[in-house]
Amino acid sequence: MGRIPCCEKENVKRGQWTPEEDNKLSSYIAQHGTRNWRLIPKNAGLQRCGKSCRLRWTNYLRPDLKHGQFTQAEEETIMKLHAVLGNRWSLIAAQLPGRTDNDIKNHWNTKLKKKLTGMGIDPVTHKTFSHLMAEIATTLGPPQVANLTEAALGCFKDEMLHLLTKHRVDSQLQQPSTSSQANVNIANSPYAMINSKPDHQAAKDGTHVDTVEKIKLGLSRAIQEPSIIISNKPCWEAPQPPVNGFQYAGHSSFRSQEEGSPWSQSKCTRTTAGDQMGNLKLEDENGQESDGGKEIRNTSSIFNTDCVLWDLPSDELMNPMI
DNA sequence: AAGTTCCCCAACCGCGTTTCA
DNA sequence: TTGAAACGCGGTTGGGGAACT
Repeated sequence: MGRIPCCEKENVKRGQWTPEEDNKLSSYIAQHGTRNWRLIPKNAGLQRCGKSCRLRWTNYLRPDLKHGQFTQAEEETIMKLHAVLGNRWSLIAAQLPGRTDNDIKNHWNTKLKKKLTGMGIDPVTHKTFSHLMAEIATTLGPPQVANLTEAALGCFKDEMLHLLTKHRVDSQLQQPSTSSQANVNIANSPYAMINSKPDHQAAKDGTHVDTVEKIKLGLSRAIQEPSIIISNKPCWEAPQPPVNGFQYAGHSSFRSQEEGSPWSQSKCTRTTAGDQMGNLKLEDENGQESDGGKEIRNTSSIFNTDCVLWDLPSDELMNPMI
């Protein structure tokens, strides 16, 4: 009963693919297509697992793939989609022609997360760190609030020290704060001090300790004085100049606090293999699936609702290729 | 120039769902 | 109907090159 195994594990080659292997796989698929991954390595004369062949094809060999650097427009799209979809890379990739989920995941983990952190924005929630501090503080009783600064510092200090010692923050952040920057609270946030001293100099002269103390102080202020959080919307809700080369567009799915985050009000839940179809389930606050419990069978339907989730033109979000 | 550390990304791993004998 | 394998996804790892000391 059941299927036969996809490959004999002992005779399977692993690791980097050679150009010859790539040629064999590409030419075989060009002739026969990708119908059965279990048979492809055997028929193509490859000592590879079918799964390995599939990954190599989808992530590297497919002729419609882009291999160059991500454009600023692509990065902005990734950030906007990530704010709504989270780490659902296949869904995000479906909106970026020629990019794979692996590509986007790697780019997010190596570049975009750091850029956001450097801007004082939590890459998970896409809100400013100080806003998060204030939100947490409002949910805790006074004794707990007293300990929050230390806890928060523990969470963020590694990342901050990394930025302080390794990365120069973009000069746009270093310029004197403008009124619009005040809206996003970057200038007021403890992370604004990233720019107070050249990173390498700070690392050399041992001012880390002083900097950590300043971060502590800034976090304390954010907690004790939530009023300094001018907007309780995520950073891109308020108008702002480009920061580090990015400019978030308005984002109407994230509304004010009383409306809650998109995850509490309209949660996207994974349907695993259904994801290949771009499926999402929308749930209300009671965990009930909206839309009569029907799955949305295509990502595009998400973007075609009357409720505009973001202000990208809908045609930019459609990728018929994938 | 040599050694060390950091960073990127291709490839692998493990899990949940779907397929099919 | 059953259960093993295929499939597809997100998370993680490690090799190799770049940057730094």
